[in-house]
Amino acid sequence: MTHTELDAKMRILLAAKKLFADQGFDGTSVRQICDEAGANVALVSYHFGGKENVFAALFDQFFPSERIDEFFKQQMSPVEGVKLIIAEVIRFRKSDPELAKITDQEVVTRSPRTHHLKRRILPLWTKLRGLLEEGRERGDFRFGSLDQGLLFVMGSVLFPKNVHMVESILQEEPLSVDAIIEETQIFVLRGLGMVESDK
Amino acid sequence: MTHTELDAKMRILLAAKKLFADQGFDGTSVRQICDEAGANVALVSYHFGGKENVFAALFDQFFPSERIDEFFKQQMSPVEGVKLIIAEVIRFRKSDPELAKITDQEVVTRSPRTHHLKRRILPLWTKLRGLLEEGRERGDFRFGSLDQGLLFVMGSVLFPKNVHMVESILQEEPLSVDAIIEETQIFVLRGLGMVESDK
DNA sequence: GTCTATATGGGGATAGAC
DNA sequence: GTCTATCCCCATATAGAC
Repeated sequence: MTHTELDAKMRILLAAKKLFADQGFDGTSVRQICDEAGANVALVSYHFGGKENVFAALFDQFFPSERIDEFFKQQMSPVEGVKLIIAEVIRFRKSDPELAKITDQEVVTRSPRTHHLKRRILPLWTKLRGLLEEGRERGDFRFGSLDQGLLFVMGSVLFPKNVHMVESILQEEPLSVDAIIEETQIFVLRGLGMVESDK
Repeated sequence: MTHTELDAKMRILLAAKKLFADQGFDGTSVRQICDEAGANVALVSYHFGGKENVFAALFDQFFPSERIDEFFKQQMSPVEGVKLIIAEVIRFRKSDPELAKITDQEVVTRSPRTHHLKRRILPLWTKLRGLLEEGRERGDFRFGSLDQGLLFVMGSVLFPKNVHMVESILQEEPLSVDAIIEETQIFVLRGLGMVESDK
């Protein structure tokens, strides 16, 4: 982790991450990727074995699977858990906006690549569903449909704001990550009908 | 509107809507579109002048611009307005899930086609922003950042549920449209910190 | 590991017959 | 309005030299 020049393999990964985020997988050619990376076209085949595998390697490299694993080891109350998931997801999306965008794209397009994402992210959303259920049973929350509640939380956390179309509506100075997390926690917990005891 | 066979132009439009929704614009070829439409490849050029223009024509044909125009003629209080926008948007997305998906894709991918969408939809979100602002001034709502509040409402309404990746987490029987609208209104108004007087 | 050169297919688009 | 046949370009991928 010195100032050494990155090798071609990593440069290709970084270029692919950037371009996939901007233009989508299908909208990006390996030629573009290699231009951006300052690498030769043939190196995609050599290092990864094709464009599809570059996509897979992206998630191997940059998706925070260990962090999710650690999260699952913890014990927590529903309210704590919901707040923690909100904070962690927002923090990750802020730390790697490109991977977040790629993820968002895969959610709305049925692609032969979805499983890379599903495998890694579904456990977290399933956990969230469990927390909501438990929280409602314990009387912490009061909302109607569990599925619908889950969707609201996901929507509040995942709705993309660093995309051009959304940015063009916003007018205020961007908040700090911590401020965004806090506002999201407040909105979500209120929305779920949390009985006001801690907040 | 009889049982007359649709002409090739319309068949192409419908096929394109379906395929763009499933696979994205770049992931769909005009050959695929014409196969699906039972039409000849050359007809895309003849009727539209290219694939890009098929996309534009899709919004000319199916986007409910008149309905939005009518909405703008009405006078309404912030709470009423927010509830109405929630209801209208959810109703439209349910009535044309394919166009909704295409819209969602355009939001997360910077494409040379975004302006078709922006031109039509931004006025509505700007109006919503105004309603939130007015509502907060009047004391109907209490929330922090206006931009952030706007994003929460948009996320709650727009988060896609009829996509495979999201569906695989859900477990309950789907709600009726009216039930979804009601739950969304409750979640959003609670989240915005509405002072409980009408609801 | 990295390059050049090339193979092979599919992409969008159109000329011109019907 | 609709078809066939064709053009040309750009896509991914690889063989083989360095």
